[in-house]
Amino acid sequence: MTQFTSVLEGATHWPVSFRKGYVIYDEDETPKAMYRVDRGCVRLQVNGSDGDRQIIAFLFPGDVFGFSLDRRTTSAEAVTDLELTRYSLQSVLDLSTRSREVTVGLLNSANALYGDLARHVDQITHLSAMERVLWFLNWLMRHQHTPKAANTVALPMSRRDIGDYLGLAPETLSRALKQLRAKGYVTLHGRRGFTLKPPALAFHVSDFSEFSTVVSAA
Amino acid sequence: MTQFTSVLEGATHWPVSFRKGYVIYDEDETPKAMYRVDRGCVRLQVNGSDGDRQIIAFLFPGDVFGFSLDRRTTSAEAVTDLELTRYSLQSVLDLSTRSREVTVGLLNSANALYGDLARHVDQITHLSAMERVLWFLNWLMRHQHTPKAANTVALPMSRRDIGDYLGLAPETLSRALKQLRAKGYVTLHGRRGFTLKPPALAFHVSDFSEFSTVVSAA
DNA sequence: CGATCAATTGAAATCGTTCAACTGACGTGG
DNA sequence: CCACGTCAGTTGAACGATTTCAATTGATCG
Repeated sequence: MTQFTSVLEGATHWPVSFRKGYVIYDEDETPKAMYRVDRGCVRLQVNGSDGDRQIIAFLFPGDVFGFSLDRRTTSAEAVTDLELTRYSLQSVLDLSTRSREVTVGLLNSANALYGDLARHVDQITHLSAMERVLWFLNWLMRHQHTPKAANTVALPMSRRDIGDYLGLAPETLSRALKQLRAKGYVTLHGRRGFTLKPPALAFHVSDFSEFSTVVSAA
Repeated sequence: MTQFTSVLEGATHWPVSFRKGYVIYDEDETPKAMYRVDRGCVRLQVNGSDGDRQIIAFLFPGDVFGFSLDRRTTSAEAVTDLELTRYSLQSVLDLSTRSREVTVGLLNSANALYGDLARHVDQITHLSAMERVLWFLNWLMRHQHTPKAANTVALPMSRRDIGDYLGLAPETLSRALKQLRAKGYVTLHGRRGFTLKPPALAFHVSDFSEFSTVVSAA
């Protein structure tokens, strides 16, 4: 991914900034550009007609997104104030005809996103509320590129955002967090930061069946 | 998308057959080929360690899948006996350096599949069991390329497969079908066929009625 | 035509949602 | 710099949908 970004320097690009809540692009639009996150957090989402929302992915500095040619299939919004690099899609395509590296990079990125989303579906349907939250916090910790202290991570998105990502009502998320706090798995710092404790760090989806047993027993 | 398949004729390819249940490729394998479905039905899935399974997509004749360069992120299995066309990944990549059409086709396929999966997540988290089943049956009807009679469609996959696709227990699926039958929305023909009645045909969730032609790359 | 296993049905339990009320974190203005 | 107001977030209680476990049916295949 990082290599890929450096290869993209050959394409036309320039920096852009957006404020929290800004809609970078919407579903069904015709794409003209793709982006790399330089600072802040972006969410990709599908919007239901009735206000329901499914967040598909959270993106952080270094992540590249929006490389669709035909039509946007998701929308992208600014979770926080943003600094992005905007690449002209046309120039990236031109570049890819000359550089196999770019083509391979684009396809690998697409495939990686697909794999992540496939696993996301799996988690949502097979894990309990608390397991999903723990999975999310672990994932977030590994992806945050600006750790404050050991295992302490910023939580840039709202509870509603997290709920819409995990397929949980905000109330359920709140209760799950409460239990995790009570168990000593996590410490919250205000509303926008947390620390994962050792037992939570040991979390792997595979050996997680034991976890739920432990919790229900206690 | 059909154009895309014809462009692929320039790559090295040959026909292959698999029997029901065959694992075409598994997660984490290094990809060597991609495929087009000529006859039968394929499922893409993520396998949990404990036997849990999430089916990501069902593929039918005309659909292209298995396009990843780095590592498989899902596995592919034969729902029915299959006839596929197998394309050497190497030759497709070579072709793409000479033909922008191939590159664009691959990227569009990947993007279409991503959009489909994004909507799939949305459906699973926001629709009730009965809505999901109705959505699935409608989708299936539009994708089956071998209609027997008006609105009558083959149901090539097992109940368990459908459940694993929709995120429902087989029992829940069974009960949902029972209700749909009672309401006169659907008629089942044995275990492997069904007819959608007018009220079910009217079922329409605004934001995913559009993508009837799905070409897949994973 | 019978055996077998997928599919269905029933009943009870579980988990998450919903609706409603409350709390407190955070930003704003004095 | 502190007090205040606001709204995100939390808590409580009842409800409801889906799951789970167990038993039965019946479609399909040899």
